[in-house]
Amino acid sequence: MVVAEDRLEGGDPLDLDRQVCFPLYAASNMLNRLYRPILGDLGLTYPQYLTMLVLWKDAPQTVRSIGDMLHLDSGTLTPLLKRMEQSGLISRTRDLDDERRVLIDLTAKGRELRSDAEKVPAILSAELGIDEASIAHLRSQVRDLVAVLKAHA
Amino acid sequence: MVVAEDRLEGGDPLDLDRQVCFPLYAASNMLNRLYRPILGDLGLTYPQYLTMLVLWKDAPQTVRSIGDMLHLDSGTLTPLLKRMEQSGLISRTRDLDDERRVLIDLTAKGRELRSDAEKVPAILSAELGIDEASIAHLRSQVRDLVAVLKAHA
DNA sequence: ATGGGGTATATTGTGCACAATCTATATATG
DNA sequence: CATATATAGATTGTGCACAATATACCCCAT
Repeated sequence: MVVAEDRLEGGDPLDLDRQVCFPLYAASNMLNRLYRPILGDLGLTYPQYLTMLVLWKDAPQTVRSIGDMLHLDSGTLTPLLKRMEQSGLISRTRDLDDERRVLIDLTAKGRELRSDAEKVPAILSAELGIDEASIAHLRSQVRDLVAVLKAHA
Repeated sequence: MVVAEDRLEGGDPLDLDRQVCFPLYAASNMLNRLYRPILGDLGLTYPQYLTMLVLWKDAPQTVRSIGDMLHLDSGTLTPLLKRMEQSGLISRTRDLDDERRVLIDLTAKGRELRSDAEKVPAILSAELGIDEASIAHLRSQVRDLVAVLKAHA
């Protein structure tokens, strides 16, 4: 669907509706708001949920490898992981083979949380009522943008 | 472009690559990182830049109307606007007709900044090297999602 | 006019997100 | 072996983003 503002008809380049970045920024905030109550029931924030997704796929992992997956640095992850350690979902231990590294592993409680978390995507798509096809399409669009952005990082 | 993970072949629903929200979250962070040095030259952060876009289009405005445009609440905007007042770009004055309201207006310095800001979109698209057509396509995709999200806010 | 209900903004507290900087450790190179 | 260089995390400081709450104010119906 292409609306008037999308056409290159010499409008104001600073019009909010002509920015790519703004809808992306707004959508990211709105999704976060939508996730918040659902994840709150599990005792997680959205970045913490993403961290759990990474760990459920493969654990233990270093702080660095988690950051590579999520495109986050240690300044963000260190305090986040300490909070998750406090809430008993993960453990943080120095790697004895390379003492610069900290290994993040799941606790029993962290592993158990997975069965509850598996319901989250379904709850969300039900709440939004978007069909799976348009979700897949949007996802590949945004993923292409991420690929371009990654190249210019 | 549809890749393997997009097909509904019964994979793990918690796989990071199957989430819509994650690429969106990552793209939003990455765009913010990309904007930061460019806007830093103008003395702005990204949300402050968005606020200026709103004000350049129409000023003065209330905190509320700015928040409606950007989907942000007063808890976010109040301190942000105070910082912008400190840096001399805007003024904050109680509306005498309705003392609940605060009117945000541009200062001369704020209006002058516009000519520099007009270069920002060109700098950015040059830096990314994405053609205008795919940007327009992506924009309408994300905007559709925002419309859906807005309906469920 | 007055009291009740809704509105506009501010405040407080928590949790990201990132740049800049620091410390400790590992590894390569002479 | 010694030292230079690079790497892994942690720390500090700034600025969002939001929920929950507080405060002041407008307006309407009695």
